[in-house]
Amino acid sequence: MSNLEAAGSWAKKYFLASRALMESVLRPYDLGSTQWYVLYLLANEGPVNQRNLTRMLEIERATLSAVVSALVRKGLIEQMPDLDDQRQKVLQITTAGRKLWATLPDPIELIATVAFNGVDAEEIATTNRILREATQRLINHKRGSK
Amino acid sequence: MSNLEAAGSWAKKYFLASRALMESVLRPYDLGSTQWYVLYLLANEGPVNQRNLTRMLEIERATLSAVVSALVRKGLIEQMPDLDDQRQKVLQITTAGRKLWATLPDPIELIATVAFNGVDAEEIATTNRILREATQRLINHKRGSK
DNA sequence: ACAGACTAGTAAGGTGCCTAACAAAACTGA
DNA sequence: TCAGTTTTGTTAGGCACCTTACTAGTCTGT
Repeated sequence: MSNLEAAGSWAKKYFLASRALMESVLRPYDLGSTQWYVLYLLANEGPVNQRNLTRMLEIERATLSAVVSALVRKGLIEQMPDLDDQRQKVLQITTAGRKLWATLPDPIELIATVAFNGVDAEEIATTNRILREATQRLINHKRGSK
Repeated sequence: MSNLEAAGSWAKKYFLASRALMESVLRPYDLGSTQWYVLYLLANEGPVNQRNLTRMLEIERATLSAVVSALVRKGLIEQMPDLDDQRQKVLQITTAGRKLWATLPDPIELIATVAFNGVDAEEIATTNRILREATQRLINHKRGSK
């Protein structure tokens, strides 16, 4: 096994391929993959602080800020000040956003079907566990070297 | 298992964590992860056409074009016209590039060690196979729907 | 020979991810 | 109380990926 494979290059290829499929599904709706997740969460969980969204999505504040401004520009979500803590902003899906959401296909469902339908459940579980543990070790290493 | 996990969200997390570690290693040298791969290939394989590089790296022409121009800007590689085919450009590592390369750590080695050292080899093999097969199904799906 | 198809690289514009630096608000402790 | 710290969101700049559209060579078939 090459070092490259040892380092998990298939995780990268899988990720890129799944993101490509997701984006091809969402392109007609002029939405990116993370924009879809934000809409998903706002449609199903109701208004959320940006701060909490960064935790749900596990991305940086600055990254979310850009995603949010794209969605606001498209008129799909609204940003409102939080009256209790004026630093924070509450995000809410707009009527236009909810209307669009109702017409969207579920790209996650599609990816799960295309990529893993009929695959041995135990092997999928092993794959998820190995990747989860490897990720944890990478994160611990980062913490330790700080 | 949630749909999200079914869709391979751990592949994404693993990829992002490994890229983050790679970039933190390379940051002191002002290099990105794909820039490192290009230097690696040019240092070990000698001069290469950009066209062939896109195949080795499995990225788009336009993507490579940006990576190459960053490396040229930093003076680490050179772009020379191919005399046989004037559309093509041949990439070559410069003296400065070779000098820098000699001082670089191997981030792939580090990632393989941190993420997978001591992990059951068979389970790693299963993970690679499952991801490879899933990736292939995603690519086939894309081809089929074109 | 030459029109039309193909290919290599670039440019422009979009997404998503990051870090670093900043302003404003909120919190904390002496 | 009020200076110092922490938190939230934005901005700026960088990387890596994509698609679409373009130019300039090269190749093909008649």
